[in-house]
Order: sequence, then C-alpha cells, then structure tokens
Amino acid sequence: MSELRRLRYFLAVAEERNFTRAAERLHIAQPALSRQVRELERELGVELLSRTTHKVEPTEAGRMLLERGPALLDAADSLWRGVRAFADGRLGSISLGYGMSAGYETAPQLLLAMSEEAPGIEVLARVMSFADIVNGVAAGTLDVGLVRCAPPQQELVLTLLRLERQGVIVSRDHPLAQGADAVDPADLDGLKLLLHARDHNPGHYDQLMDICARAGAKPEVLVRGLDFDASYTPVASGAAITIVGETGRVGLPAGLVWLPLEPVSTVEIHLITRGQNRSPAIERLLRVAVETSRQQGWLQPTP
Amino acid sequence: MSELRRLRYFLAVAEERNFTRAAERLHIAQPALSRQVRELERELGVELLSRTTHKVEPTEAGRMLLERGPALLDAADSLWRGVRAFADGRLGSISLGYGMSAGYETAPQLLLAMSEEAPGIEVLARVMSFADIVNGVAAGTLDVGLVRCAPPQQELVLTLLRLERQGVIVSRDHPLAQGADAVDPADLDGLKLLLHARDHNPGHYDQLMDICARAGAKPEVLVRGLDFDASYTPVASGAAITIVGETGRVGLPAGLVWLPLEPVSTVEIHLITRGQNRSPAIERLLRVAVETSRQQGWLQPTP
DNA sequence: TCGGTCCATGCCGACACGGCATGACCGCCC
DNA sequence: GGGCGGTCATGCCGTGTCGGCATGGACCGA
Repeated sequence: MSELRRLRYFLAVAEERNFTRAAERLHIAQPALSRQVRELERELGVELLSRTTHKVEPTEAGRMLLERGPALLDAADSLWRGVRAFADGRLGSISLGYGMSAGYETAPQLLLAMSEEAPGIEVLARVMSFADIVNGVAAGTLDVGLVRCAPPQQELVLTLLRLERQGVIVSRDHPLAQGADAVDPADLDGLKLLLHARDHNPGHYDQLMDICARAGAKPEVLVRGLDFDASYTPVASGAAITIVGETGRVGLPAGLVWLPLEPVSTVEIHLITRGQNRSPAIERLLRVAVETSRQQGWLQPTP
Repeated sequence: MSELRRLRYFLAVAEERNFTRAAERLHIAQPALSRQVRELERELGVELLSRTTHKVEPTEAGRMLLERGPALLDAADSLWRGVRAFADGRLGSISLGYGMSAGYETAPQLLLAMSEEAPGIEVLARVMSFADIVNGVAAGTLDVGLVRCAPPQQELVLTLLRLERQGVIVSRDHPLAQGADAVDPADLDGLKLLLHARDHNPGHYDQLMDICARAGAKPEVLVRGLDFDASYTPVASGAAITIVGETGRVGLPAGLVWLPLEPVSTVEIHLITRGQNRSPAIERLLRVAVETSRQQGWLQPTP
C-alpha cells in the first residue's frame, strides 16, 4: 500500500544495482529491502529486477520505472514542500483593507516591507470604509484591517501599529498660525472644527473630541464628507480648522499649515484580525508589521 | 508514511467537505478517516481543514493540496499503469535479427503482424549474419533471431515458424528445366551446386547436402559470397545451379526458374530466443509469430 | 575446492491501520 | 428552550505490514 516508499526502495536498488548497498543507503537491513521490492513486484504483477546472486539488472518494466519514478517522487516532494510553505507563512494570500486616511502613509510602507520580507505572500490591499473593514474582518471576508481607533470588539484582535501624533490644519492667515510652532488644544475652544461624521468611525470622533474636552475646549463641529481634499475649502478659507494625524501634513495645499497639538496628543492605528482561523501568512504579516513599526519608530510619535 | 493514501483520503474529505460522506466514498469508517487526515496534518505540520462540528473547510494550505494533489495521484496512477503495460506485453521494445535470405519474406510479414497485434511494442529489426544472430541472442544483446536451421544450442529456445519448401534455381536453358515442373534431388548428381560457405551456417549447409546425399547425389559445391543477386551469374550462365527456399522464387531475374524438389524437401525456419529473461514483449512476439505461422500455413509447405 | 559475496527466507517484535462503541458539540425543530 | 439528529473526535482492540536478526543457498574468484 505504501507505494511511494516502495518506489523509493526500488529506485535505490535499481540505481545501485545491488541490494546490500541500496539497503545501506536507505538505512534499512538488506532482507527488509529485498522483501519490499518483491512486494512491489507482486503488487504490480511485474518482474522489475532480474537478479542473480551476483548481478541485479532492471527488466524492461524496471527501466521504465527507473526513468519515470524519480519524477513522481520529485512531484510528491514538491507538493509537500509547497504545503509546508503555506504552513509557515512563506506562501499565501492575504486581503487587507485600509481606510483612505489611516492607510495613506502606513499601508504603502507595510506593503513594501511585506514584499521584501515575505515575497511569497500576495497581499491584496484595498481602500475601504471603516465599517466595511470592521465588518469584513469580523465576517471573515477580509483577513486584515488597518484602522484608526479600532473598536474593542469581542472577536477582533488588535495589533497596535502606530501612535500618530495629531495636529491641526489651519490657513496660514489663521490666528493660530501666527508665530506658533504648535497649538494648545485649549485654544480650539469656540472654533469651527471640520470632522467626519461620528457614524463613520465613532471611536476616532470621540477621541478627537476628548482631546478638546480634556483641555476644556468646545469647538463647533462641522461634518465633512469622506472625500478629503475637496473638503479642505472651509479650512483654506480660514473659516474652519481640522485635526489630522502627522501623516496628513505632507502634500498640503499651499496656504495651509499643519501644527502639532501641544501637549502631544496621539491616535492609535491598529491592525485588526480575527482571533480564530488566522492563517500562517496572516501571522507572518503581523510579525512583519510589528517589526516595521519598531524600525520606523511608529510608537514614538514625537520626532 | 503512506503518503499517497492519506492524500487520497484528504482529497475525498476536502471535496465532500464532510468526513462521514467521504468515509463512505472511501469505504472506511469515519473515525479511521478522521484519524488519517489528522495524521497527515501532523506529518506536514499544517492544518489542512478548518473543522467545526457542522462545517469542514480547507485552509489555504488545504486548498493548495486540493488543487495540486489530484495531479500527483494521476501521475502515480499513470506510472503504475505504464509499468503494468510493460508487464503484460502491451508495451515494450524488442531487438530482432534476421538473415538476409531467411527473413526476406518471413520477417516483413511478422513485423506487419506485430504492428497490428501489438502496436505498443517497438520491434527493432536488423539484417545480421547467422553467427551474429546466434551469438547475440545467446549473449543477451539481441532478443530474438529469425534463422534457418537453428543450432541445437543449450540455452536457446527454438520456436518453429516455417517449413520452407526447397527448390533449385536453374537457367531456363538448363537440361533440368526442360519440360519438368519439379526436380528430383537424384538428378543433381555431378552438377555444380552454388552454396554459401559451410562456416556461415553449418546446419543449413549440412541439411542441403543431406538432401542430395539421401537421393544418392553428389554435386560439386561452389562457394558463393554472402551477397545473393551478384552471385547469380554462374547460375544465370547455366554453369551451376543453386538450392533455395520457395521464398526465393519471387523476383527471379529473367531467364532463371525455380523448380521445387520432388519428393518435397523442407528447411526449418525458427525464431530463437533465450530461455531466461524473456520479457513479456518477447513472449507476446512469440505468440503473435505462432499465430501468424498458423494463419499463413507456414507449416504446410506444399501449396 | 574453499571462502567471500550477495540475495532470499524464517521468525519475531513493534506499530500503523481500520473497526466498533462512545463522547462532545452544535444546529434545528417542536 | 429542551430534546434530537447529525457530525467529528477519542478510546480500545484485533490484524496486517514493516523492519531487524539469524540463517540458508547460490555463485564467483582465487
């Protein structure tokens, strides 16, 4: 029944043309080998080796097996190795969802690190809404999510990736921008603050409001749409300000400046995954992500 | 250790997505199947199936095995079938040596029959000298020989294929050809008889001489070279005669006639093979040859 | 002719495999 | 909501296969 082992045995004998040497090579005793080859012949109903006491030669059928057998063993080997590659996360496929804003700088760096550290893992990254990410991961249709202020949901595992220092974006002409390198949250009191609707990501909304509240500030919230750049206009005109992470400072339109909040306020960016059914590839991504975070100093928000 | 069986088991479960049904399909009990799949996972160090009590789904590694596994099983199957094909003589390769004269009609008909009856068997047929055929078969460098008057050698197995009626070739002007449909061997007394050197095939030489001797005739032997047609000239000129089988009557040069010996004299044409190490393909050829001989009436020399 | 080499056989212990009975868990239906 | 059916896992046991050791038997070369 154990065809492959017997094939291996036969090949050893056919190559060595000698049972005794082949047995040594296989680390079994010669009688055992002798019997296994006989058994293979019996199963196939074929004489594979023509043996005399001093000469062992493959028959025609034996020669065929000798030619084609190694390919079969190799194919089997390759299959086992392939499976093992999936097992230890060298091979695989992962779907990753990231928010338009949360992932804008973080996701590309993570993907880059993955392509270097685990080139066998295909990461299918898509921009998705916060709700779709959270629901997708929970439902199993998405493997990993990259979000700000992940919800403390039962079955979700959070991996802290980045502490993102928050700051305000204001028009260069705005009073807050006059001669200051930073902004005290307390100074936001009464200002018009442009934020995403709370429904979009309640945790994020609440945390930003909390930063203000702790400083005793009560800004007036204006809801903006999901599209980021197009909604800058109230900010550009000086009528409002907005709070974004430090990754939002690059590529600002002329006339706008990003000023860090002082004292330092941060927002957490997490990778979220399911607790169950995590493939080795996902584990691998988490390890790579944590390492990338460490190397980039993403947990030390003050530059 | 029995990797292929376990692979088969796993594939059944992965396809059915259900251990119980897969077990039925495999004709084993469900617990046995359950354990074998577990064991496969343990050996590979991989979780292949994610099971809950009511759902069985392949993991990523399992899906890979599910995709590539069947090909491996097919490859193994094809290999076993190929070997078996050699075993029962549906596939194979045979080297056959035949004498220039002995095989001139017989060998092509035998090859034709083989290509119809056993198309998977490649017959490598070559014209060889009598000595090379006999020695080659005995030494194992040749599988089958087709010869006249095979030597009664120890390890050679003779398969009588044909009783070839003998006759004389004479010039149309020769006295023997005047008004006779046949020739009595007694009439050969004193004539010049053109034959191959005795060394070439002693059995054949002796048998022809014996035919004459039994009739009380003592012809004068002229030795001719191996090349047949070119040596016809002494016969064509009427200076000599020669004795050949009936297969030599076709394609005679104009001016020559073949007259059968009367009473009937025959020479045996045999297939010669080794007694040992006969591959199934060789056995097959022998069977086909015997059948062809029967169909062609090769053992009834008088038409 | 004798010793060395090599393959085959007999016998035995270990273990892998499969069967049966049963347990644990979950979804479904009354 | 509780019982029931379906599903997979586990425990236990008999059997067959595999490998090891000792030995037999055949052949080759000195």
